[in-house]
Amino acid sequence: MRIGEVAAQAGLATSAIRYYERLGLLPPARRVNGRRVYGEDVRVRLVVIQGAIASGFTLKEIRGLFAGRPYSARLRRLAGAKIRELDHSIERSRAMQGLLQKALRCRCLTLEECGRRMLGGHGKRA
Amino acid sequence: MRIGEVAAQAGLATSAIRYYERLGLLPPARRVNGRRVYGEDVRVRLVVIQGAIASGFTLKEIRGLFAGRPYSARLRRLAGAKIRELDHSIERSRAMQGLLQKALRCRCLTLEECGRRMLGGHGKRA
DNA sequence: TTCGAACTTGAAGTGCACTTCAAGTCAAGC
DNA sequence: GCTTGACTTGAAGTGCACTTCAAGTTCGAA
Repeated sequence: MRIGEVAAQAGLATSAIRYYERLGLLPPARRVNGRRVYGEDVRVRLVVIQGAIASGFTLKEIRGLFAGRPYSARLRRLAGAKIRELDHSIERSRAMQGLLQKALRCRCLTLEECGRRMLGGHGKRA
Repeated sequence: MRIGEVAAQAGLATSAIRYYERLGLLPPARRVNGRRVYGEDVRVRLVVIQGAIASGFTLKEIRGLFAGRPYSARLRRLAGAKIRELDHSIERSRAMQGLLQKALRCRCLTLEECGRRMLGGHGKRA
């Protein structure tokens, strides 16, 4: 496979593939006449990368996941940390949904009014 | 209140306050001898802004929330859309937690192996 | 063999959310 | 009066995740 095909399959731009290679997320591709040629492995790798990105890993972190031999220990540590991070972010998202739903239910004419209520009635209630 | 006090109360840098003003998230502050001077309103406004940021609104979107007179209709529409967006992002975070937990539970030696499994057994199962 | 699409490179550009910097102003305490 | 520290400005810098560009090469089909 050449870069265009790989990119298309992964739903990425070719520039992104090259970028990942430059960052060390992908191993340097084999070249044929200067062009990158890929085996099936890259598909798996990209799935992993995209999963990791969607998990909230930064590209640097993801490179870390692949770097060094013993993936396991490092992976476990990072995965654990990221799971907790995701818990936080989910919690925050929920809180914010609550906030927005409150905003939807209330009949505030301005966001300020909403904000004032959300601050908790330290002023003129109702 | 001057900018330093406002910033401290909001847990922001003064540069961020000025930045918000420049973007139109905050109304231009009243000046006394060239310095910004704020009333209590700004606290509420910043709480709203920070809530919106935490809700996943971009600063541009937030400016949109404040722009134009009839906040209500616009706010309702945006809030509804954002709630759905948050649903998506929560779902994705959950999926990724599942993925990571699978990675934690599995005894893959490499991420690639995990990835291959996650792709769904199109190859040598087990 | 000639054309255009797909590729190559390194460098620069993009958008977001800010921060940092340089140079100068202002207020308060000593 | 002078210093110190908090402030002012506009411009430039930062980090992330890419994309776009310019200039050149290669492939495959007509």
